[in-house]
Amino acid sequence: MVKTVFEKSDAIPLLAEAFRELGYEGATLSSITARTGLSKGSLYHFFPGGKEEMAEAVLDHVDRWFIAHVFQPLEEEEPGAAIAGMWQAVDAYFRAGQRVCLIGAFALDETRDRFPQAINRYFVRWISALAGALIRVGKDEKTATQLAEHAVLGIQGALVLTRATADGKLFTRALERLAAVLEI
Amino acid sequence: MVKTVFEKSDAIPLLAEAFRELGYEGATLSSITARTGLSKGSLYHFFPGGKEEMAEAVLDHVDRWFIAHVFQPLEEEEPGAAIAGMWQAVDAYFRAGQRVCLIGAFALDETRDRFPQAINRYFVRWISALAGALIRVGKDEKTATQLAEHAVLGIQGALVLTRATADGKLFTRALERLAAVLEI
DNA sequence: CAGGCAGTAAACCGATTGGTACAAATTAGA
DNA sequence: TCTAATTTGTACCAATCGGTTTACTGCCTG
Repeated sequence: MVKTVFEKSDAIPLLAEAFRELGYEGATLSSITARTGLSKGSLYHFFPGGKEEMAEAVLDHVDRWFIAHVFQPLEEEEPGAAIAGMWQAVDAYFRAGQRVCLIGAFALDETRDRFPQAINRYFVRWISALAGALIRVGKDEKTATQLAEHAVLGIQGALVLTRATADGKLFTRALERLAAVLEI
Repeated sequence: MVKTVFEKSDAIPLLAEAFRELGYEGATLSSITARTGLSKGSLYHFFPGGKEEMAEAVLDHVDRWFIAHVFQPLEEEEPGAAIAGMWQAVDAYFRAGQRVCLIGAFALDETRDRFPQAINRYFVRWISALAGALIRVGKDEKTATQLAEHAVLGIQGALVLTRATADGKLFTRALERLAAVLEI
């Protein structure tokens, strides 16, 4: 017998994918139930606050993933290895550009005004974690911040362009170029 | 009693701003009428095809603007001046990052699948026009294409990050950094 | 000055929206 | 195995969705 009973932790990744592909407004309750297989009963059982609470949980889940796999390594581990690991983690996480950044997508429309702190926190921490690693690798503070900003914004832009042009190799190519810029 | 009379060409920029801020799904007919001042009667008089036709007209309008102010100069005018003009036009058009790229925003969610050609065409032409100018300025073809891709994606990413961090100076700063990369 | 037509307002439509209620089913713990 | 708690499907709700229709402006032209 196949397991048909979900718990909250099963629901979040499914919700994440729905919001990622449809956007916050585009993700209607019925499209969410259709693609996750979770009924409204289950959804509102796990997330009494409705769609907004679902999105909050997803945002938090994404944030945690990046903290564990990207931000903390940049902050605590050997900077050279952590930066190399970041490029690898990013390429894997975004599936070579086939997967969009939920938080970046939310930032673009009025969804931003619904979750301003979560969206701001994610990018600010990414940039400062990367800048910190660059400082420890020998850059001066101003250069490091500039380069970190450049890298993070390049990743977001590469995701936009990959979706827009349907060029499957663009993302990985852009990542290599961005990595090269940090080496200078 | 004053009666404000619009024509189609007045409606398009207003619609553009609505779609830009709300996204395609987020822009409901009532939110559109509220912020444009155009009634549904007027809207459906101008765009019998409904919301989709409104978005098509807006997409076309944006494309035309970029052709006239960015793509054609890059393709036809003296490349150095055209590239410098591009940075200026982009900074002005996106209001130093306060304004989002409609086409980039559409590219991120399933709205892309509604207007795939228009979205693809915009970015492909931008990259190839810029690459062409870079070639005429002395770069080899491969480097030129890479740099052009890098610049366009950087602009899109800078818009995402500006919205996300609410850092008003980020966009112009990113533009300067991107311009510097092209100089190498 | 009569008619036509681009533009407007408002009432209206069925479908779908996010959200609720609650009983039935399933689970884990004793 | 009995029970209490968790999880789920379904029917339902008011509000709003995108879209249609109709009646009405005011201006331009014949």
